This record gives sequence, C-alpha cells and structure tokens, in this order.
Amino acid sequence: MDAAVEEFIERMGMEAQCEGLARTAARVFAYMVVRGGPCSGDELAEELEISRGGVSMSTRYLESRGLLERTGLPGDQKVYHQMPDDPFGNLVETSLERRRRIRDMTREARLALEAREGGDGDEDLEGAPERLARMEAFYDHVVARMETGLKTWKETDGASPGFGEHHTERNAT
Amino acid sequence: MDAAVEEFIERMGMEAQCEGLARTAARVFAYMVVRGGPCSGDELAEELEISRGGVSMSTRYLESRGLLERTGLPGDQKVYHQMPDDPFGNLVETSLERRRRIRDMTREARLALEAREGGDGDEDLEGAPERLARMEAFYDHVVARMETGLKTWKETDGASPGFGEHHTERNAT
DNA sequence: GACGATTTTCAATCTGTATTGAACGCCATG
DNA sequence: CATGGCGTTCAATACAGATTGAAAATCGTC
Repeated sequence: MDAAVEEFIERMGMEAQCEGLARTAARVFAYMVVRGGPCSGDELAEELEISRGGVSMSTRYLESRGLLERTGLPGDQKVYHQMPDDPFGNLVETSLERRRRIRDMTREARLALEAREGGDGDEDLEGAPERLARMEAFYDHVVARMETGLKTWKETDGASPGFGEHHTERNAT
Repeated sequence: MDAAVEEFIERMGMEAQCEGLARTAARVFAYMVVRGGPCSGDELAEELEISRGGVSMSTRYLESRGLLERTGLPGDQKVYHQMPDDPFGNLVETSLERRRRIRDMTREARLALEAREGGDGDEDLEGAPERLARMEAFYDHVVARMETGLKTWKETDGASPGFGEHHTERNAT
C-alpha cells in the first residue's frame, strides 16, 4: 500500500477519537475513504492487519453510525463494504448528540438547583444557577451551529460528485 | 453535596470525553462550574473523592487548556482554583485544533497521491484524490464554522455576567 | 438438507491510560 | 535554618476498552 495512504490511515486512527471512533474503526473508515468502492472483509483484514473478528466489529459499528454500508457483488457470496452517500454528514451526528446530552443535563442540574427552597441552603452554591445557565447557553449555541452547519454541508455536498457511484465491475453474467 | 449536582458531575465525567477531557478532569471542571469561586485542592479532593495527586494532575491540565485558573487568598498560603473568564470558549479550541489536524493530513494524503505519476499505479486508488478532497472540504467547512461560531460566542458571552467576579471574601485585615 | 464458505459472537487477553499514594521539593514562617 | 503545610512527581497499580481467535451461527448452493 502507498506510504502516504498508510500514514493517513494511521494518523486518522490516532486523531479520530475526537469523532468518537475507536482506533481500529477509524482506520477502517480512513481506508474506505481512500478505497471508496466495494471491499471485502478479508481485504480489510489483510490491508490493515487486523483480525477478521475486528473487521466484523468495526464494520458493524461504522454501519450503525452511517459511515459505511454493505453490498453484495453478483456471483459472489461475500459481503462487500463501501462508503455511503454522505459519510461525513453522518460523522457529525454523534458529536451533535453528545453535545445535546451535555446541554440537557446542564439544564436539568440548573432547574433542580433553582427548584430548591429560595434561600440558598449551601452558600457555596451562590451563583451556581447562573453559571450553569451560561454553560447551557454555550452548548445551545454549539448545538444550533452544528445543526445549521450540517444542513449547509448537505446542500453544498449534494452538488458534488459524491461517493454515490461505485465502479462495481459486475463480474457475472 | 446536592444530589442533582452530584449527578451533573458524574454524567459530565462520562460525556466530556468528546471534549477531550479525561473523566477526572471533566468531573473537576463540572464541579468548578457549579462552585465557581476560589476552591482549594483539598476541597476538590474531598468533594470529588479523588486523591490529592489526581487533583494536582487535573487542575494542572485544565489550566493548560484555559479551563481553570489559580489564585491565592490573602492570609492563606494555599493555592485556590477558580473558573477563568471564558472557560467554554477555550473548551472548543482543542476540538478545533484536532479537526484542523485531520483536515491537514487529509490534504497531505491527497497531494501525495496526486503527485504520483499520472497513470494510477494501483487501480484500486481510482477516485481516491476526489474522495480525499471531499473529506478535506468537509473538515474545512467544520473548521470554518467552528471558528466563526467561537467568535460569535465570545461576542454574546462578553455581554453576559460571566465568571469574572468571584466573591473572594478577603478574610484578611 | 448437508456442505463449504463467510461472517458473527464472545470469553480471554492484551494494551494504553487513569489513578493512587508515598516520597520529594518548595515556600513561608518563627 | 529548622519546621510545618502544601503542591507536585512518578513508579506501581487498577481499570476500561480494544483486540484476538476459535467456536458457533448464517447463508447460499448443489
């Protein structure tokens, strides 16, 4: 495999934790970005030097996040993997969901604090509702921006060539 | 400690990995959002039930990311911790940096691939530059939006009360 | 419906990272 | 300049989660 590609895959394996991807899954994803087209599990295992079980785990997980999809090739009972139409848009969904959760639990904490008897029982909590409200506002801002950002991406991306057509050299007939 | 606060802290400890925070550091951060004001290391260790060493590690790390700052109290040689002016803005910087790195390494991989002799040596790499370019465009989009989002946050946040004034009850004189 | 090929599952293991706790260093004070 | 109080460091440990490999399930085919 090309050295530049290899480095890309390995580095992606290290960095993509911020997207909530385990190292192996990230490497599979990176490889599939380069590879694009239908690719068997054996191929992945061999190219990335991971066990067949690991391939199964990773591909299944990537699918569940819409970062990979499976297909078949006529005249071949193997399962093949390929990039879905918009893998990157789907990549955001998870981070977005996490941030929504953080925002929600911040709000819950604030509401619980505000609901307590008016006089602050614990004086150390002075101003806590305000601080939580600020954190909530922050994550509201982040979530809102991620949502609109996702939308604009989908619009501009729809125009681009995309991963849609895979040169599925139908080797049957 | 208030049950709602405790839950907030624990849940934050679980979720904040997406912000690149270790569990303990995230718990300290969450506690400090609630607590706000000057807080000694001993207090953190006791409230969060972590070792004194762990407190030192976490606070040091949070400081390095601008999520916490230290201060002293007159008539007290202990080190106190408090929230900086804009902890949340600083929270984004790291995710932003990570995404920049992913974008850059994607570009590098693409350039390396394009630089190779015109005729694709490996036919499996057909379309790879285009796919990498799309990933690059995605991260460009993400990075750009995060940058402007950070700016707008700082503008709106500057108007809010903020963490600025801590009721540092000067217990001297 | 049995066979061969392929994928999935899962218990055991491995690995990286978080956490502890005791030793050390530092500083202010008397 | 010795002492006490804190903060930091770091080697040892604990732990969570990733990875493997072999057994089991699945699927298509004859």
